[in-house]
Amino acid sequence: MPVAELIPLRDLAACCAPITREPVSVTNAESLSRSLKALADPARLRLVSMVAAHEDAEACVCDLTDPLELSQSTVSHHLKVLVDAGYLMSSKRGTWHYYRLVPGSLDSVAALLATV
Amino acid sequence: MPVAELIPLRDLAACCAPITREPVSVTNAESLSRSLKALADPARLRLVSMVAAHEDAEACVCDLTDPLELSQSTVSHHLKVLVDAGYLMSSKRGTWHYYRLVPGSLDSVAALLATV
DNA sequence: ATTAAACATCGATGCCTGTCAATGTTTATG
DNA sequence: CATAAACATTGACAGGCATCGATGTTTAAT
Repeated sequence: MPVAELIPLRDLAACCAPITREPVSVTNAESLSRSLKALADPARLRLVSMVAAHEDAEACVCDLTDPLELSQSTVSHHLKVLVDAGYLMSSKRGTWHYYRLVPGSLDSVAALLATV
Repeated sequence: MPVAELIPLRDLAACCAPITREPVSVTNAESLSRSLKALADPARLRLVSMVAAHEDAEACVCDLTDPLELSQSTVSHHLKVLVDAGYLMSSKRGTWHYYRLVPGSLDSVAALLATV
């Protein structure tokens, strides 16, 4: 179910006019819907929030599994969706995989919705 | 599949702290995800956009079915989802059902995402 | 080299959801 | 009243997706 070929959030924000001035194009609607879909899940919203709220604004999978009350494989899956969608980035140090917010990614999506 | 018991978007915006300051609560994550899910569909994004961009900022189902290239029942379904989620409101004049944007609804969701 | 820990990936499963055709409902009109 | 137009609702179906257990992979430590 890997989220595929997403337009970078920044480009998405740059290319389309305010949504309510003229009808959004089919392709832009599809891109934006993919970006929103990646965020439209309780577990993933909590993950983004938990990562951002965590010490040093980064967290490894083991920090997130217990509070989320989901299996490790499920958490890994959600993190992958968020990375593919451009909301999170990951880095490896030793055995640990650290995740952090991509700066401005949330604002980009928000900007697309707020411009009425 | 009716989107059920949604917290009004305005209240939702008022009740929860910026998503990155402290982890969002489970219930708030569920509410926000329902609001986002309602928007995370190409057809529904186009509907919102088409309604807002339409003359007098309102449109009836017959205005929307052809451009969307979806069946009338499918369009009705999507409109219901958007109304239930608080993005659109409908009014009846004669045989026609007119839909318009709920003012500020998009901004409310955007505000929830932008507060990083 | 073994073992263990931290994740990722895979396969399976059950629910969710977008779509349509068919039908029901309401309103206007002849 | 009968008919037609505009929508809503229903039932069915297929594809999508969240979830899990099991297994694979990489790294560190003994």
